[in-house]
Amino acid sequence: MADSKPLIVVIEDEAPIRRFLRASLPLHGYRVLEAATAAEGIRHLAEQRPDLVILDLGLPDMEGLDVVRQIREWSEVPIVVLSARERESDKITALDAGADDYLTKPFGIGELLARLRVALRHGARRAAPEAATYEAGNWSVDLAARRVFVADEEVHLTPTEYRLLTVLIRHAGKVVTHRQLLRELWGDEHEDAQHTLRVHISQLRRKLEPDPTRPQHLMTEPGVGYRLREDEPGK
Amino acid sequence: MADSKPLIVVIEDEAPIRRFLRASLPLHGYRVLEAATAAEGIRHLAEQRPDLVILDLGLPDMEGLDVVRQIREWSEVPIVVLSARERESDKITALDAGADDYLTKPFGIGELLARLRVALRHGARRAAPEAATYEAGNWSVDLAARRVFVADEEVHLTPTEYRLLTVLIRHAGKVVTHRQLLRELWGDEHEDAQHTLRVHISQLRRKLEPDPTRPQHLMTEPGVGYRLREDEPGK
DNA sequence: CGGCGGCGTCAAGAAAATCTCAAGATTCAC
DNA sequence: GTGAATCTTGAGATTTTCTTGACGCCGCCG
Repeated sequence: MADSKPLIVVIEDEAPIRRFLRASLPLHGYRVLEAATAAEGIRHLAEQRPDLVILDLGLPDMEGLDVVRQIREWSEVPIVVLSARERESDKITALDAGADDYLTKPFGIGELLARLRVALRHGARRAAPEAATYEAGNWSVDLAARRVFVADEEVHLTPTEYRLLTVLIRHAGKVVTHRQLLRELWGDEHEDAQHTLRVHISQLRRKLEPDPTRPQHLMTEPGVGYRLREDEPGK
Repeated sequence: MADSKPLIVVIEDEAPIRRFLRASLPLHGYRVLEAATAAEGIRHLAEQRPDLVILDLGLPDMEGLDVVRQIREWSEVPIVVLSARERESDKITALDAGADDYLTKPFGIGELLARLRVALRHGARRAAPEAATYEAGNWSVDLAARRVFVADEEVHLTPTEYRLLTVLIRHAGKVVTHRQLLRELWGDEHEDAQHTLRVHISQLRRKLEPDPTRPQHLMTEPGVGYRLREDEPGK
């Protein structure tokens, strides 16, 4: 990454802007991969592991905020948002959803480039790029496509179940506190719904574990929380 | 830092804005330290190690850009720049000098707060990689994952056992009084459960010590308390 | 020698946390 | 408004953890 040109994925449906970026960015030492839809952009993300994403919020196939959130479920790649909307609340929600910067159109190319450099500075410090799929035992979780397989059979998870699983994956190997899970799933408010959490864990086990009675990966740490056990190479 | 409110240093000479920030930021969970000049601000930086800096570019005693550059010579603290200047070139030079964000006055408090959260997110990630494991003999305690290994075999500890161990680790090498342990584990109230404490120590030894009869690390100091013996380099 | 206090171990009952099933709510699309 | 999917809540069974009491060991002092 440091030794070759940074790769930027541009997710933008307006052709003129895309053309503009396609022309400008390479002049400044970046490689560019384009996508006109969110789905295509996310596919690029998963396959190419770019160093940065430029994301237009006004995409045809998906709500812009949801794109940010979905990327953030599994990737920490820096996201620079472009948007025609100037409303402060739009900026706030986008930034809180996980975007790293927010530029309103029309923007100057110079400022965009400078902000890209800032975002890449941050990204460069980050450790090895994350994998787009998580594997453990005979599980396989395709984080980009939001699909889960057990022994090559696809398993359907409800939204909550899936989010719970991604939180555990994000902290794989570590114990995740009840409180932490509750906060990530339901927000700071409902830090009381312990019981609900247990039920969802139970459901996940029923769907993913061969023998839900004796979990192989979805371990409970009594009095503390839950932990996703990773494969141990030596075993 | 994670356990207390983030500290923000505000370097700003305009009193109204300073007053405004002094009023708003604490309402959103931040501690604030103010400086009206660059020199004072830099002094605060060096002494307090804040989590973030809000910097006005129009300071009386120093050119704004130089402030950024000077801070960056020795600190990576996130810097959010406020400026009345809208010129694109000003933004670019500030960002390239090391600023993490750039807001032009007048700015909305909501957007400022959102961008502060982004900058703090980055800062937190940078500070995170602490070697959070304790080693002694053939023990290895992964404090981040809350896991304990003895001779590469994972050992399961109950919540109380684990907390007891972490207290001793926190004071590794030093004697920890009975009273101190009781207070840390059960609160000021139950300073009588000496016997219970002994049982837990016993359990810990059974799980961690090769020969619980002759402890290598979980030493008892008769009449006083317990002590976690560290490795001695000379052995 | 014999009693005493501090300590460690064991085991049993009490307490707390967790799991599971199933019955209401709720949500969302149609 | 209806129905399907999902989420939440309740209750009882089950598991894990904590506490307590009994007992034995050891060193010390009278």
